[in-house]
This record gives sequence, C-alpha cells and structure tokens, in this order.
Amino acid sequence: MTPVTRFAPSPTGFLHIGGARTALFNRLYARHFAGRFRLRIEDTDRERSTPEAIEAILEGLTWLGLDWDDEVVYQSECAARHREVADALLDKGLAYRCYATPEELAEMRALARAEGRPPGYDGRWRDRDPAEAPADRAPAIRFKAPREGEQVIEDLVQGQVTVANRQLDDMVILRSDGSPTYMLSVVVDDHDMGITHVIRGDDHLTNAFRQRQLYQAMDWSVPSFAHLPLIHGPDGAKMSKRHGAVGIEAYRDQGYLPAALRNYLLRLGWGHGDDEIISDGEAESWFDVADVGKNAARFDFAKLDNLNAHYLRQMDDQSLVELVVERLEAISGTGTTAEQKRRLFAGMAGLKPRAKRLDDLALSAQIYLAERPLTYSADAHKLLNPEAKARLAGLRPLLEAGGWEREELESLVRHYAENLLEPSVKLGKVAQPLRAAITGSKVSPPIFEVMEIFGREECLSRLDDCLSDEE
RNA sequence: GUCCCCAUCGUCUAGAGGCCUAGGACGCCAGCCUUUCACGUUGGUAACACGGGUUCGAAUCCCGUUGGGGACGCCA
Repeated sequence: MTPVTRFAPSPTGFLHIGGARTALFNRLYARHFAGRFRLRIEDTDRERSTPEAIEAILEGLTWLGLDWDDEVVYQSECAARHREVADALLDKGLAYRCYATPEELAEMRALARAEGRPPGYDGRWRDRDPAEAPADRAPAIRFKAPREGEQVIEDLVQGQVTVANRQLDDMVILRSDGSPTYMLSVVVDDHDMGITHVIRGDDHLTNAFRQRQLYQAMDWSVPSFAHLPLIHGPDGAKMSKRHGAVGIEAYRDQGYLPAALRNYLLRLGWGHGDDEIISDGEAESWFDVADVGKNAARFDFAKLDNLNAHYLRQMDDQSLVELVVERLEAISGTGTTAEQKRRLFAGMAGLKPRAKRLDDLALSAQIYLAERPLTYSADAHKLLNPEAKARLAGLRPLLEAGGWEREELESLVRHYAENLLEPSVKLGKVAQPLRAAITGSKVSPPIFEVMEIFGREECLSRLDDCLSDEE
C-alpha cells in the first residue's frame, strides 16, 4: 500500500517554522515510498481563520518548494459530512446530547483538579434520560468514549504509547450550534482523504488517543501515526514569537534560501550518518519518519546561516543578481541600470563567498551600484590621509598608461609600492587607500577585480574625485 | 494537579553491548592563505545528567532520582 500523507495547518496565523518542517517530513515520507502528499486547510474555526492566513500558508509552502498532490481540501466545506458522521454515532448509541453549561464545565474541571483526577467532563449527561433535557438550551453532541481498557498507539516516532481510557473524557464532536469540532473533523477527513500516515507535531499525541477511539467507533481502519518532537527556541521552550520565530516569509525576507531551510529543517531531529549537506534527491531516498529522533531540537540560527552561505555560494550568478536587484529595488524604490546590472553580474563571483544571506549580499552589492560622487565610510575616510593620497597621486599616471586586467593591475600597483616608491612599502599600503577611493569602503572584494569591473575611465574619475577632495 | 514523552560537546547529531581513548557539523579559539573582509585549509576546545542494578563487558538494557518538554476547551 502506497502511503498518503497530509499537512493540515489551521489558517489562524502564518506558516511557522515547525509547520514547515512537518510539511517537509510528510512530503519526504510520501516521496520516499512513491506515495502522495496532500494539503488540507483546517478552517473550521470561522472566527480565527482568515483568507490572508490561507494565502500565507500556500505561498510559504510553494516558496519552500513543498508542493502538494491533488486539490487542496478545505475542511469547512466538509461540515455536512462531519455532521452526518456525528448523526451516525448518535444512531449507534456511541454519542449523546449534553446540556452542560460552560459554568458547569468550569466547575467540573476545578473539582477534578482539586481531587487529583484528570480534568475533564464528568459524563453527567452520558446516561441521563433525554426527557430531562432543558427546553431552553441547545445540546452539544459528545462522544460516548469507552470507560474501561486502554488505547495503545504504535507511533512511528514515539514507539508504543499507552493511555488508560479513564484518562480520556467524553469529547464534544458537535457544538451546540451544530458545527463539528476539530476532533471529529480530522478523523472524518483523514479517513475520507485516504490518509494512511498521520505525521504531525508532538503536541497532537494525546489527541491521537481520542481520535483512535473515534476510528474504532466508526469501524474505520486506524492510520499509522508519527508524532514529531517540537522545535524549540534557543532557550529550550516551545518556539514562539519572542524567539523572533514568525512566519516563514520572515525567513525569506531575511534572505534565507529555500534549499538551505529545507536542509536545515531536515537535519533537525533526523540524521544520516555524518552527512550535513543533503540534496533533495538524497533526502527523498534516505528519509524515513521512523528514523526521526524523539527529543525536541533547539533552533540554531548560526547553523542555518552556515548552510545558507553554502547554498548561496553554490547558486548561479545570474539568479543571484536577480534576487539582489529585486531586494534592492524594493528598498530604494528606484530602478537598476543596465550598467549596474552588468557590474553586479561581473562582481557576483567575488561577492557571494562573502555573504551569508541575501540581505547582507545585497548590502555588499551596493558598492557596484553606487555612482559618483562617492560618500566615504568613516573607515575609508581615515585611510585617505595626506600620505596615502600622495601615493595615489603618484600612482595615477601609471594606471592611466597600464593594462586593465586584474592581474596587470595587481602587478603594476605592487611594482609601484615595492620598487618605485621611496621608501618602498607593502602592497597593502597602496591597495587599501585605493580601495577606499574606488569603493568608498574599507571592505570589498579584491580591489583589482573591482577596478577591472568598473573600467579605467570610471576608476580614474573616482581617483580624481578623491585627490581633488581638499579636506 | 493528572497523563504522556525526552535526556551524548554551548547547539544539531552519529552511536541499536565489546569497533568509543565517544565520530561529524555549526559555534568558539589558534595557525596557514592574503591588498581588506570573507571563502578555503590545518589544528584545538568541548558531551554520554545522577544513582543503583543486569553483564566478563554499558553511552547503548532495566529501575529510581533529577532536570526538561508536551497535552489536558463547545481552539485547532
């Protein structure tokens, strides 16, 4: 039997990092066994679900390269079917009407807690005569859960987990307004969608026991479960906003690459020997949810940065230019000239090994976009002292006459510094001020490479700007 | 409070009784490379939570302790 997995987020916020990993694992598992990976939007909470959130999830998954099979299922559209199942349960005597008020429920919980029992509904309408029903109140439908025995789940990640049925109360499956609850909806939808493997966050483990009761009540085959340990923030607590963990789009905005994120997420809780850089193909052939570890992993931005830098270096220059231009234009609101793009493309090979993310790559790429007259950074300004300027002035005529390949430039300047200057100085004494004059910065890719890209005319003009600067 | 789960370097992990003097990666430190900053490269730092068992032998199995985490809604 080929597996069918699914990712089933509720659109009450954005696609967060944990959800992204859940989706990745579901997809990888399906791919590994030549099955299907499906997407279901759990939008039954009309109050909190928004079209924007749905859009963010779809976009996030697509951006991450986690496309799904078949049509997206919207849970809200299945409400009639869910009610049908609730009715079937009612007919079978496996569900009943409950008229308890919210106040009563709160009391029950408080009492149970005080008495050291598991908090929950006490079953007061479970076997009560329907004739006692209050006429002024609409009932909720509760599942008549087994009281004796236990639920055993053979979880692909957690192993065998057992919970006594007495720990589980009679859950509501249909609200008093007739809408189905999550617990009912997931089971019905997973069954209807032919889901064979439910791979989701650890926080759903206890739900699995109640869901299993439901499957059995309906006489449906129970899917395999795999509950993934949650991703924690650097402090060890559940990932939350205070960790700066927002939607996946925040990672995109910071300049993380989908491939890097996929690789990083994959290695969180799962490993394949000493392998660190893992291609999508390798991931598909190696991954098995059964190999996922049971312990929660902490999110480490330093390692993500390292992986991202790797994928950045591997990316082709043209794509990188496009990404950088897109970012820069979004920030400045102005266009990019053909000449600027030409410089960017020529300089990309020297730029990318110096960057970790797209945002710092874009920042360093600015040196190729800046036009005269340059504004010097404080450091650059300091480098351009009178002594340095005098050396540059002496160099200028040689530059005007010499060749302009980066190697020629280097040997020319080196010769000037080491042999022509009196007393002779090291290359750096001339190259550094030169860098400051040409780029306006103290840091850049190799200066002779930069000069070659700018061309002789532009460089001489920049040099003149600098030398004529009286101050 | 009740139930469930977890425990190897700071972090992610390898490890399924002898291959472990515990391996890799990130980070950190130092050297090399070098016109700056990176990249690269070489080396270093650093862990089996604790206590009992079982065994000829335990990071690996069992029990307990401690420490973390998760779930307990007419939310999903």
